[in-house]
Amino acid sequence: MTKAKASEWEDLPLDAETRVTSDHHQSLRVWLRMLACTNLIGNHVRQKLQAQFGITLPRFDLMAQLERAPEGLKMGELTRRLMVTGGNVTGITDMLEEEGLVARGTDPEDQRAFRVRLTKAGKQQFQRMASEHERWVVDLFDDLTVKQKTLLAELLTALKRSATRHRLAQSGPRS
Amino acid sequence: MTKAKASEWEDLPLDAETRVTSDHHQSLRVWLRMLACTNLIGNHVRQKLQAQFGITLPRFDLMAQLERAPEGLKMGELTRRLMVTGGNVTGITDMLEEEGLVARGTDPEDQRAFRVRLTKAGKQQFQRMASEHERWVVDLFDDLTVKQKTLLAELLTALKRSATRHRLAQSGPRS
DNA sequence: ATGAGATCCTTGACATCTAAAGTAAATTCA
DNA sequence: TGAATTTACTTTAGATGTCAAGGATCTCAT
Repeated sequence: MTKAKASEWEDLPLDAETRVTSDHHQSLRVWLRMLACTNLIGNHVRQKLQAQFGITLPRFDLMAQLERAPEGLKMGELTRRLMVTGGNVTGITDMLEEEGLVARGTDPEDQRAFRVRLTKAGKQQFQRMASEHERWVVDLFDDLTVKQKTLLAELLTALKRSATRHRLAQSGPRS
Repeated sequence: MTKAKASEWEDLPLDAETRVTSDHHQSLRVWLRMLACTNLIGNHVRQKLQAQFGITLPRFDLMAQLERAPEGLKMGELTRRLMVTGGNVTGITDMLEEEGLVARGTDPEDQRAFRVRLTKAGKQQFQRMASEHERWVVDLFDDLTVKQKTLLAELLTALKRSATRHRLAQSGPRS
């Protein structure tokens, strides 16, 4: 037994998806399989970020959004891009602001809104983390060929469009 | 403006993935796209479960695991299958036990372990939810053909294998 | 202008979630 | 055997997440 233990579950690939058998329908099976992949990769990245940079994944994600918006983003923009609720973005932004990595500035066109942007320290910290982060992801995808990844990206695009359309179709036409 | 608002972000498909442009590498792009899909579908299902059955997604997921294990599951099994930490499973099981939906029984072969199983009320409740849940997922995947879903499932299987292998390759060989 | 309604953000209550430390039972091995 | 280690689970502290309510500002039709 030379195996090391870095977390409580990572040493066994047995998960929800693995148990799904043929008595389930196709869409549900695909969904569970995707969820398993997402958890697998997300947990790995989260643990790496914590171990190597002492930062949490949500904070990294928020900084990643700001990094491509030099003029800053409004809280609402962050809410939409991170796909989390507004109260959550408020909390994470508070934390990052205390750490001096982001700053809230006033929006010249809307007194209600803030303009959140990376500070100089935030930019530096993110630069240090970004390439490592990408390397971890690349490594996890390593066994897939370029063609497979292209195909996967296309299918996910189709899935996103399908899911978005059905969500809007349900909540949209109301009155 | 006839658009209704059922949550803070669902009315705009703009998200993290949408912003990714060609200056990023392929694996990272695929990963962000998959994350967007997962969030989209997961949020939808969570809100539906809450609205129609007053239950949270983590509790539903735990019950779903137990439903296919009539003789019950140990806490550690649930931890692995749900891909969350043990402390989390303890908390969710506590809640479900208070609600009378699951029960902790002793494991005859191991005095440290529990055997968690659905109660009769838990089985009934889950039956009521399961088919609805599957229908929501099927609807979100509706625009994909059978062939597309098959292909997606295969690619995700390959991805899971790749990610698992790399995770083990990193944490495994440590003296 | 002005008031109703929409939008932007925060707050508060609560449910997850992780990571790490703690307890108790099982296993290993000298 | 019996001490050291491992395993199974819980507990704690802290971060993240939803949801709903509330305050401030903006929009727009009147």
